[in-house]
This record gives sequence, C-alpha cells and structure tokens, in this order.
Amino acid sequence: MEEILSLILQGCKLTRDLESNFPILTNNPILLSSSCEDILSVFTRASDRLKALTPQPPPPPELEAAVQEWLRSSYTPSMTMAVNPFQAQLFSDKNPFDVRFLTTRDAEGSSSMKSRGGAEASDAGKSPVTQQRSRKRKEGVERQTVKAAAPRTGNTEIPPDDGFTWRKYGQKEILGSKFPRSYYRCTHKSFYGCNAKKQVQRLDDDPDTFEVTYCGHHTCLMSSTAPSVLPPSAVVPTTQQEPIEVEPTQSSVRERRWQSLEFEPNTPTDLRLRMSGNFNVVGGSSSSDVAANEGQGPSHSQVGDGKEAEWPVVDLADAMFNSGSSSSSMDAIFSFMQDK
DNA sequence: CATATTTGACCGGG
DNA sequence: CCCGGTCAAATATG
Repeated sequence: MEEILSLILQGCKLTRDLESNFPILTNNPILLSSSCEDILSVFTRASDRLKALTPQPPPPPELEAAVQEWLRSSYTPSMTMAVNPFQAQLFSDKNPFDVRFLTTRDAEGSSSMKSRGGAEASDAGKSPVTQQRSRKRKEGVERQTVKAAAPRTGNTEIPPDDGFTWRKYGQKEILGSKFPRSYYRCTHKSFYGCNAKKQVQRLDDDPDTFEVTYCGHHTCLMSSTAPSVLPPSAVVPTTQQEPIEVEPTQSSVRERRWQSLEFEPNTPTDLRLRMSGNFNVVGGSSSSDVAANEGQGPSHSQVGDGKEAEWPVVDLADAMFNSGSSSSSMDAIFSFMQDK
C-alpha cells in the first residue's frame, strides 16, 4: 500500500514537473508526449495496484524498482532514440530552447505578501504612502532560468508562448545589458497565491535569444483543459505527503532521471526544483552544485490550507474560463478567496 | 467598459 | 548610494 501511495505521489510530482516545465516543453511534442506517458504509466500502475490490492499484498520493493526502471526506459518514443540523449541534443544547439536551469534554493515565505497591492485597497485612499510595500524577502525563491530563442515563426520576437498568461508589470534597464528586462506575473493574479512570475531579457550578444527566468509556481493551472487529463479522483490523495521517504539518493542531482522524485514532505504551496534531469542543470548562479535538496522548510505553520484548495480552485477557474461567465470581473470571482 | 501595457517613482537589499 | 524589482497612475487596446 505504501508503494501505491508513493506511486501516486510520484505521479503527482511528475505532473507538476510537467507543469513547471511546460514552457520549455511546449515546443517539443516529443517530450510532451513522453512526459504524459510517464504520468499515465505511473497512475495506471497505481490504479492497477489498487485494484489488485484486495487479492494480495503489494509486490516487493524489487518489483517496484523494476517498475521504475521500466518507466524510465520504456517511454522511448517511436523514434528509437533514448529520450534523454535526444533531448540533450535537442537542447544543446539546434533547438531554440537551450535550456539551463538556474536554481536557487528556496525558502519561501508564501503567505505574507499582501501588503503589496493591498496597501491602497485596505487603507482607504491614495493619500500619502503609508507602508508602501513590504519587500518580501527574496531570499531563496526558486528560480529557473531558461534560454529560449525567439521562434522565427514569423511572429513577434517576444518569447515563445509558454502556455501561461502573463501580465507585464515592469521593465527595467539592466546595468550591463543592452536590452531591458521585462517583468511578468501570472495574469490570474486574482489568485493571490499564484506567485508565478517571470522575467524576460534578450541576450546582448544574441538578440534572437531570450533568457527567461521563472520564479514561483502557478497555483492556477493555465486556462482550461489542463486538469482534464487526470481524473480528479486520481489526483492528489488529499492526504498530504507523509514523510514518505523516497531515498533522497540525490547529491548527484545532475544525473538524469526523468522522473526524479524527491518528495518534499511538507511542500509549501509551491514546489521546489521540480525538473527532469533531461535538461542541463546548471547549478546556482555560481555555486554550481547547490543541490536542490534540503527543503529546510522553516515554517510549516500554515501551509496546509493553501494547497488543498488547489484542485477545487482549478475547477473553478476552469469553469469560469469555459463558461462565458457573465460576471464582470475575475477579481469578483476570485474575491472570495483572496485572503487579504 | 474591462483589461493589458507603459513608465517613472519608489523601495530596500547589498 | 546604486541597482534591480515592484508599484501604480496613466495610457493603450479590444
């Protein structure tokens, strides 16, 4: 049983991985498909096991390992190429998406950040500034930097659509750069909680290439359809991750494993480094091997509530995006949940 | 009209 | 004090 749960969680993890890497994967149907298959496999297995659970106890761990192995190697697309090598190649040069993540460890304070926009809302008025904004400690917010070439698809040279909707909230000239850096955040700000942000900047030496840095994760799944893939039932057994040990094994994060699983027992609303080993992982800005491990979640205090809202929320969002909600503004719709 | 972008001001860390 | 990130008013867009 334990393993089944583990499997399910793994599936969730994979799903989240997919989500977070979505931007990069969108241009790679092959990767997308393999990722989907991955997820499918995991959940399918879990499901099968559950069904078969009655007859006999769960299979020995060895089998589990075997399964893992199988999963790892079996989804090779029909191209007879190993996925990883393929990707490696893909990303290395020809593919516009030369991906390299820059990850920083994250501590995440998650909850507090209301004081920002909230200032004027709560405090009547536009009179002078009160405590304008409370700079949040950016200490350790996860960041993933990705390089993406502007698709020559005639279209703009704005960074490729990554499936999310962003709203630009700023632009700055950066010291050593010729081009300004733009700041985006998830359009569905309504979700105060969707801290997903990204910043985009063209490279000096290669104006056709953008460097996109994502930080934060979407708590809002992009528009519709997204959730449909997985039956809600299969998703997130609500039971938050228990200390399910998954043998960190890590320390060698670089090793490529599509389905690396490092469960963070208490994942705050957001996630950590979720990424598949297929990409070139470059350690933090300078200290290259800052393993992504070490959650160190300082305060689990009130993390709980946020996450379970995830799916319901999705449904809601889904509903409102699909049905031409006559309601005026999104904010109204989401208002009920805005904590502040 | 609602929502998105622009843009200078502001904030706070280094 | 500088610089990068963010805010928010003004503006653009549909």
